[in-house]
Amino acid sequence: MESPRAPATLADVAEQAGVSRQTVSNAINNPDLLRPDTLARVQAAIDALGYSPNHAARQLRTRSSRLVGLRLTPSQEFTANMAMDRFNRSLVEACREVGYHVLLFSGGPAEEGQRPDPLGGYDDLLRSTAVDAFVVTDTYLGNPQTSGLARRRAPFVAFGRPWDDPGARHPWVDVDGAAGVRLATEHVHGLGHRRIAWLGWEPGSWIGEDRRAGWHAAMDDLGLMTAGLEAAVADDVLEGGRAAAALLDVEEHRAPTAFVCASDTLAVGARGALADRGLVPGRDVAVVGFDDSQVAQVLGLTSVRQPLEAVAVAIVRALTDLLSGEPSPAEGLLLAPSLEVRASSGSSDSERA
Amino acid sequence: MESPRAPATLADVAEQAGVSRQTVSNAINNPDLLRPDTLARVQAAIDALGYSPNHAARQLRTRSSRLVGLRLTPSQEFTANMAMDRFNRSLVEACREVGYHVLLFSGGPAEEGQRPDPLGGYDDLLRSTAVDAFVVTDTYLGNPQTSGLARRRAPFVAFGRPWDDPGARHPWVDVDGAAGVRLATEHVHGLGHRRIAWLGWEPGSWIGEDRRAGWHAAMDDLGLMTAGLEAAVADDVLEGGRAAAALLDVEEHRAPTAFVCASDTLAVGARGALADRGLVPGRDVAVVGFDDSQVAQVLGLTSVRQPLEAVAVAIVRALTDLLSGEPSPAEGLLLAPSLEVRASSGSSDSERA
DNA sequence: TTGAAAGCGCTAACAG
DNA sequence: CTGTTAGCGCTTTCAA
Repeated sequence: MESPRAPATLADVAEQAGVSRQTVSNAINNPDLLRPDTLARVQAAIDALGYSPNHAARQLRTRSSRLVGLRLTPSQEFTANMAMDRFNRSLVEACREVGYHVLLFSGGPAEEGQRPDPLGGYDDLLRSTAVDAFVVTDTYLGNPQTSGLARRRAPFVAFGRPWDDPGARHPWVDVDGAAGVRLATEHVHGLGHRRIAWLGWEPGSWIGEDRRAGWHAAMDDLGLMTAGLEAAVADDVLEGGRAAAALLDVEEHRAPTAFVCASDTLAVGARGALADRGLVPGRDVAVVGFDDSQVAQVLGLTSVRQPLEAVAVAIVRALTDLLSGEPSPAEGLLLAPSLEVRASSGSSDSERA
Repeated sequence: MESPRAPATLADVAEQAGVSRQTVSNAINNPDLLRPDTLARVQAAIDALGYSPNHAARQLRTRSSRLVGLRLTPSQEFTANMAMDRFNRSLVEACREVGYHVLLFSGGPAEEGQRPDPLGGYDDLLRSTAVDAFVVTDTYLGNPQTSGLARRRAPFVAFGRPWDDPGARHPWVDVDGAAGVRLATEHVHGLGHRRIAWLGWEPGSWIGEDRRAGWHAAMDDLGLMTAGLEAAVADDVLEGGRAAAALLDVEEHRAPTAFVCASDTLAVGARGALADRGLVPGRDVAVVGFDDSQVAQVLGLTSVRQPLEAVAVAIVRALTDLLSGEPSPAEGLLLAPSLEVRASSGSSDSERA
């Protein structure tokens, strides 16, 4: 159990077990090639010496690092940050199960004034063969780096659809935001709400448009009006509050009785606007957020939750397919989110019209 | 700019530049050994071929992976999670600046019923020489793994004091929680508050005791009474709310006018208790949280903020010292947090007694 | 200042 | 089924 200064090598194990180095290598990589008794002897020597194959040597020989690169994006919105943390954990765990590790890197500081290099950090890792593949997550504003990576023939899987490039042929996994918002909309509809407002982001983000589309489609399918029930603002509590206030401050029979929001941040703003008017979320007016962030959990806010554990597993599967040269069965995979129902959308006891 | 299927090697560069392989190696690792014109020629070849040294080969030769291992803990409390995300980002960035990358790993699933192996995941990485060192972060409940790592002579730096082992001789960096709470206490005192309550965790956590001690010492120094102004509960909104309510529901001249809390979660609970009584945080009663989490930022909650960027930088410095064999200048380093003042502790216009 | 030789620890390919 | 040979790409001697 003592730990030697210099870790044991294959040769040490071979000597200890009285076999050749190659046999030890086989014992590890192709155990079925060995006779059971030889295997047992080698195993015993491995255990006795506490041997683990030297990572660098193996990598050099097999040209595989069993490392997946993941770039940490500088820092997104509050809510997205929290989601990324959950995703990272899931990814590490999913990778572990197939014998991979996650290598974190950053794109370096964004140069003053200019946009950060979309490929910053990727290139070096690629050329030094430090990682086998990448997981690309920051596709929320289009995919500047996926095309670059594809051009370099770098193996990668994206978390996020190639919104701006339907012809992209790389594997990806994404969460169906529209379906999530539809879930939220139908949920409050089931509670009796009919004037269901959408509190969304300013146009221009793919994700934002997708989520809004989910609301709009759900409203259509439910035969509900959407006119005058919509706001688009920056992802900010104050802005969200103001927008919600503006929607509320109309004749009472036209005011929304439910808010479905593009983010938990906006939902918090809506909550505030309600409180200012003496309305109680969940009793008087329903509020639903998006991302099931810490705020949602702490404030009892109903929220759409992305299945990030499943996303990570799917990404790792796509990654292993990719690296084993298999023809990827599906180009892209869209996963459905779920709804975490909390007090902010408590069941209503009376129908509303 | 085209990327070749097989990355360029040292030999390719040497041929292109018309020098020996060794000269190219020197150009990269000891540029001052070369004549300027040779260096320039080699540099040009490197750029032309887009060469980066093969990571595995270099690692095999130099016995250094330039990788730092960081174990992702299963999942802590809400608030700590968010902090860890910020720390991870900072660590990745600090590592990048000294040419290191961060390798994420997990301890594996905790076996049903039994506590997770404190050294889970560490051993393999160590013996396979996959990482040069570790950053150990989950020291919040004592340091089960630091002693094990020390015994194995694994280089590591801890984020967190060796609470339970004053004789530990490994380098560490920590945030002075007591000083943070003192800051908070003095802040509300400066606002005119005199009956300042502590809403803390149940005894048993080192960090919790430390934070509480900060409140107690500050109160003593300010000549304020602490009797009947203290509660200890689990880190949970409901529990925090109940405890705050109990503290508030006494004769008015004995009720606290300020709450200093061990976490943002508890602070949210306190806020709720205030709202139930028609009291407005920041106007009637001050509330201060801890960790400057998303909730604090979104709700306008004054909170103690840990200097995680500085922690990461200090850890990386300690790490490089350690790996370069320098005698670590200081065994441990304690960093002071700051206070993010927000609406929940707005300045009071009238003195309170 | 530059070049030649050796070898880090491992596994792929073949021979026995 | 086991052993031998060769070499992945790099850096560390040591010579020129």
